[in-house]
Amino acid sequence: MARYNAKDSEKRWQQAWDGASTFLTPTDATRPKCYVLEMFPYPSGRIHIGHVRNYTMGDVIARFKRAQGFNVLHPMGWDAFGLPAENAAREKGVNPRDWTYANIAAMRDQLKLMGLSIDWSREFATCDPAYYRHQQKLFLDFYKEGLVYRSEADVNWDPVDQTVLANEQVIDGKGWRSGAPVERRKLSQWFFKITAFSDDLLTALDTLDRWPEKVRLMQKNWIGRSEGMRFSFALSNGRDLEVFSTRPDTLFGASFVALSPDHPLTEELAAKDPKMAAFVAECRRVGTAEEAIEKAEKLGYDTGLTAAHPFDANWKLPVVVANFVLMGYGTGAIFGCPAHDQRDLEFARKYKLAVLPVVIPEGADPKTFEVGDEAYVGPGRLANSRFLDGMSVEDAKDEVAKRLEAAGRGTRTVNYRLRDWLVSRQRPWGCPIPMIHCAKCGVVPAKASDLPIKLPDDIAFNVKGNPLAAHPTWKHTSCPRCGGEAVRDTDTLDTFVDSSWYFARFCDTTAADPVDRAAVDYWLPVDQYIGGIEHAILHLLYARFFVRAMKQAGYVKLDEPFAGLFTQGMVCHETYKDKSGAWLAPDEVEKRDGKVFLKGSGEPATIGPSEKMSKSKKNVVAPETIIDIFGADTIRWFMLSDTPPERDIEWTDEGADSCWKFVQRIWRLVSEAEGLPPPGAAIAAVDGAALELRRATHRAIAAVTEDLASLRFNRAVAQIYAFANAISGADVPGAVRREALETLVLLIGPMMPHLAESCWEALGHRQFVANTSWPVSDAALTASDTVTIAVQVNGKLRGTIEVAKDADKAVVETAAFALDTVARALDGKAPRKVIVVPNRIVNIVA
RNA sequence: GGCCCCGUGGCGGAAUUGGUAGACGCAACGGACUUAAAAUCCGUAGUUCCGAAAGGAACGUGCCCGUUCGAGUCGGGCCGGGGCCA
Repeated sequence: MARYNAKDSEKRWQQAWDGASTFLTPTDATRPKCYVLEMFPYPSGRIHIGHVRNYTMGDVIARFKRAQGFNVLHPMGWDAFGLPAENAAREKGVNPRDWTYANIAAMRDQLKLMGLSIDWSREFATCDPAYYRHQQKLFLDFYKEGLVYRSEADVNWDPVDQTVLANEQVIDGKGWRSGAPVERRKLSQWFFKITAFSDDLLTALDTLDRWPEKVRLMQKNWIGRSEGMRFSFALSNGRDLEVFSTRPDTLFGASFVALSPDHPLTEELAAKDPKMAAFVAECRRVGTAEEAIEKAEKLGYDTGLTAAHPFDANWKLPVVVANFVLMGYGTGAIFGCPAHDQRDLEFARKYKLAVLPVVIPEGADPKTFEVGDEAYVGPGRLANSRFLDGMSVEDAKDEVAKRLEAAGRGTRTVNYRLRDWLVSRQRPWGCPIPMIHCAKCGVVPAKASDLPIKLPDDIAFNVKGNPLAAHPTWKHTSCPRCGGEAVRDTDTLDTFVDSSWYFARFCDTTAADPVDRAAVDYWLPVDQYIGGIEHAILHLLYARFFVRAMKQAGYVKLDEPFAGLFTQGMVCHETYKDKSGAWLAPDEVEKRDGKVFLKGSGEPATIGPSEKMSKSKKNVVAPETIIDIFGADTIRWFMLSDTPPERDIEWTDEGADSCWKFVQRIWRLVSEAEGLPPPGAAIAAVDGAALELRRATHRAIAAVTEDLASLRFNRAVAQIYAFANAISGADVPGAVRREALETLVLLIGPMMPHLAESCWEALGHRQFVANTSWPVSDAALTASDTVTIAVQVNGKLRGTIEVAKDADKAVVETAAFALDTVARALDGKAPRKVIVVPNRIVNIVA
């Protein structure tokens, strides 16, 4: 029999599935539904191996669920707006749309080579006006619902290129193209009011029991709920200053009051004090990243004002501007208690302010307890705090809150770290924001009937500033309210918006509204979502927000978009360098005796650690090359083998070879089988080797089914290897062999679909494996009537016994004591105790 | 610094959730087939020690301690690696 020709076979089956519309989404009302979705790709131009791993897993689940009788929705699309297209446009002079669609076409071809069970009729790109028109409608609806507002916010401004930069375009505080120092500028921008759902986004995490614990924890930390108080200090200039604190209990340890450099009061004071203005400017140079602010030296500027302690009008605290106080958190002003907050402590030490401990840990003496370089943030009893002395931290918080509330100086509040989502981007390749600026009427929403507001086809990229704003005609329009001259908002939406609801659009890509109500009611939530951990926070949080906003706007009735989430690991590869330290690609080196050499020249090279495949380190393997050599089934099998799916997997040539060998082995096993009865032949009662093979068959069904259902692909693969070994080793012909081979083929079906079809055909079937039901194991065959029981003496294994399943305790004990090894281990001593765990183990304690 | 996750053969990893540690795969070694190689097939294999061999013994899941008849699995404390938040 000829070797399996993956190339011919895969092409043939892909065409056959296509021709029969096999993977169009079925809507058989008698079946349950299953929505399987992988995070859709950015059309960079080529599929990388991380995509292959992601889509292989999704495809296995989709095919498995199909075979189990579900209506499966398994779509694919393109997250198609974004910076790379703009860069290509600027550098190569191409139209970003043309560039993007050419990439999509190339990547679609590559994906199709993988033989994925995708319903391609539902494909769309987020840069299609047919998609983003609905996104514009959602924006208008959210606006109506009060979930969209306009506010001033800082942006990174490149003074040379006269353009707003994305955070990732700021490198070491400088514009990535111009190299000019980036400035912070205030612009009026659009926000989504995600904080309206802070509490719900947090508490609903508990309902997501099919999400990784890690992701839920990350989201929880990101939302960052903390309970505290807002209260005010009376300032020496006659005004009140409101601060936020999570530690009102430490109020008697206060040494200073600090304002954010961005606080309105700071700005007011700086207007009259050039030195303060200079200090504020210095603070802003650090950038907006919290981490940078945290690591920077704590600096302050004395305003000359004082603040009266809320519980002692004669106690005056200095008011300073401090670089570590964030405007976005709380009120942008704090009171500093150095003994119990690390940042306050560093600040106090620098400026020689008092450090008075007011919370004393259990067992320490309030008279002698001191704080050194580390603030004390643990529990304890209050001291040096007048009426709070002796209280626990919790009681003291309560007491302070009660008194401040009674005095009308403060309120208890819950504060969240989560901020509203700034969605305006001053970028030309994105979804236009459907708002219009009229000199008379102000900011006016576009009419729904005018959607989509399409991007112009002729965007000039080599201009200063935002190309959309610079376009000669695009922004000019008439006011939807008064009909007078007006201009469009020239900002576009953050591309995270595009990916926040695409899963809902897939339910019906032809709907006249953003979503079809019946379709989303049926298909959502996504039953299994798969993607990288890098989206653990933003993308998933934004999608969760969108579902809530869409629910409020009346589009959906569900609470959460993704019932099941799986985050897969990365694909890694060894790294190589030549003697000058330059990176070498895997195909530039050859291995001999565990050492690597430059291919051709024989010059030695060094092997570095295995790292995530990346262009910069050149440790990449092109999926299309692997598919060309071995076929898609081999690369799919590799992606599922050995390593648990959530962990990083290492690509090795040896591993790929062994997968290829297994493809051939299965083909041989099936195609060389002789004397099989025709399909559907009945199996007579059997015993001996034939019965053993039947048992192996049904145990394999049970094990693989369970492993696939719980996404333990590596275990399913191991089970299949073991089963293939059992078939090879069994000299059993006839109907029992047919049953075993057919089972093997059906079990590999979701993982190696092309090979499975070829084998199925070779076994005489006319129907696709893709249309064949998943096998069901026979419980009578998975259970065996004898069991092997381990026998221990004093916890150490001394032998095993073979007894009938559920055998009598006495029978088991007798068999255990009959073992020579047991007698030897006992060495004449009488057993004190015998523990018998049915069907498992006997432990004799002597 | 806080919180979380992970440490098992030469390697990737299994282990019925407290019950025979090392399944399955890679690499390795021995053999068969072959003029030879590739491919394929059969076999060996945690470590150390005893034995000519059959076989046997001790040790063994990062380290220490504990709970238990029994611990890779549970608890406490270290060490190392990674992640998130600071």
